[in-house]
Amino acid sequence: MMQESGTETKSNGSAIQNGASGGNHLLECSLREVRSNDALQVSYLQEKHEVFNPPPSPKAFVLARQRIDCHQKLKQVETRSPVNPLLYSCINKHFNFYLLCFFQPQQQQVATQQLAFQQQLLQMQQLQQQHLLSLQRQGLLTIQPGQPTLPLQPLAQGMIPTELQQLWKEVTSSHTAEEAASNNHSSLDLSTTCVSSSAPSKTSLIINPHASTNGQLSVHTPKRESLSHEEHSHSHPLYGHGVCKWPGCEAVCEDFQSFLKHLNSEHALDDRSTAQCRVQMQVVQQLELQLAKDKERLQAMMTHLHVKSTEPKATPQPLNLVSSVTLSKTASEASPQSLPHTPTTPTAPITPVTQGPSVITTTSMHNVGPIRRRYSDKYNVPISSDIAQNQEFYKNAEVRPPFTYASLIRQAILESPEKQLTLNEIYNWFTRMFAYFRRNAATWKNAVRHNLSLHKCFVRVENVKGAVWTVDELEFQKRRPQKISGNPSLIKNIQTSHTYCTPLNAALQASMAENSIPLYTTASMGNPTLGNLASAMREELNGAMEHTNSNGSDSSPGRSPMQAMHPVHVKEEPLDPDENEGPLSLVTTANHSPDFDHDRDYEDEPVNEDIE
DNA sequence: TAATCTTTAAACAGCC
DNA sequence: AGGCTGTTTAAAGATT
Repeated sequence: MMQESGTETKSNGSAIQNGASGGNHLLECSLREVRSNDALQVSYLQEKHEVFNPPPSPKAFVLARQRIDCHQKLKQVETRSPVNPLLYSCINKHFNFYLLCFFQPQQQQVATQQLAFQQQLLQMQQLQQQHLLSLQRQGLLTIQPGQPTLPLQPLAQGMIPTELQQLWKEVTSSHTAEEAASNNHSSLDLSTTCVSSSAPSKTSLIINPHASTNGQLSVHTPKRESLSHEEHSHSHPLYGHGVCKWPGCEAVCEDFQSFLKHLNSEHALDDRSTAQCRVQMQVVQQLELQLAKDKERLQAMMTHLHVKSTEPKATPQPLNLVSSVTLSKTASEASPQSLPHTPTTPTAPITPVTQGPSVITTTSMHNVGPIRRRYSDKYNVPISSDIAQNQEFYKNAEVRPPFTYASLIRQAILESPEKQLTLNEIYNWFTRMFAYFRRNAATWKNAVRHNLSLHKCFVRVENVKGAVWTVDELEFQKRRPQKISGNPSLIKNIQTSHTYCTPLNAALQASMAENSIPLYTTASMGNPTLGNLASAMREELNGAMEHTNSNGSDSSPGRSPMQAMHPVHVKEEPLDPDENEGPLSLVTTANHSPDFDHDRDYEDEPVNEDIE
């Protein structure tokens, strides 16, 4: 959406070559605001420029410079987010206000034309943003980290236009042109003031660094002035770093004494100060409103998660991904509807959208449930898909993978080129793939050995160098029925969840943009981002869907990457040996010793184990 | 509630 | 002797 302003200016050079009058400065500045390459818009602007061609005047020039400064500051903001239409609206209203205050009628005409021009620009930008917003909501456009975000929040939760209009009616009605003409404040910083009255929070904080650093959200009161200088010099909210912090002032005051003089003389109790106070009050009000909303949202989230995750045991460290069964399920259920809206009913159940997608959610990062719970068995989550998609996460975060030792061992073996690993190589795979297994080695290594010996599906093969372990896929499949393939309701649920994923992704991102949550990268955090989580959720569900729908297709994308990479070693076998059906079953044949150890008595072992 | 599965811990044996 | 590998048993918790 956003284009470099330099190229815009260059491309429109012919349109602004008429000189350096104030009007042309304005136009050039305005042209820069157009963030589209649309030739129609360019020609439109050129046409407008020729129509206007306003005569220069000193005051108009001053005004123009102010607006240019204002726009330049806006551009700094736009590097993070596109121009907020509300902001422009606010600027224009300020513009009207100061027009009335400081300029004669014939001078106002010039600026009024510029205002109309600004409004045209504003309309175009609003259309652009609406279009982008529409695309985003349809899932056709995804905002990437580092990409400027749409200014959804200021529009949605900031001061609504009617409120602003009412406010500025009050403000402007208290001023007459005569009063303003006698008031020598033409150097007032429009940018600071106008932003202060626009949508609160980050926008105003960015544009007015003084206000942000000092928390300038207070109003001037005579009572404060009566305090001692000592108190003031350290704490007066309107004075800091030798500068008057009155919104839009920034006058340099060498000491606190001169600041007080300045305060009494320049910001005395008059209509202008009163109006600015009202604006500031609105800002504070909006910020408080926003804070209250976010607090409520946070409370609802915490309440929701607490209720859903009240398990008898909770281990804070290390994180246990198996607990994400419950948590990710609840999060997934809540997300599609609760995220875009204020969660007034956080615990209201929604259609179960997942059957255990391997989604690592933020809830699972902060809420740890019971130690041992696996979803690979009952939810038929493809382990290879999960590991592949959350590989970075598993490698960096000490979370227990939600799969049994048997499944992990099998995965390790199947990932190897020869489909066989020594015990030590299995160990290495565990530690390489999972940060969780880089501690308590004695425990889990013992478990690995125990599983290798216990499960019939793991076959020890004597090698020249020693012994290696292979997987008897047939035995492995025996251990677990393919419940999902024959369960229409299960498939339906997954499909339902799949449809939620796109809006969920958008909702997550919108939520992040809305709350100014920075997009941490996996590399920097070692944990997946919310966006990645949403993406992972979608991919996981895609994988589940593909897996569900594949049912034996050799080219099924639901197959594990490893399986896809080694078609020679993989052949399709009936899922259930007893029924000679079940196309999901895959049997490895590479380097498989024919002498399976069938001595171990597992024949009566119930059929229940992880597969893909 | 019972059966089953998984994990954890531990003992033990064989080998290097 | 000590470490590694492999087997087996038992108990507890989780799951079905």
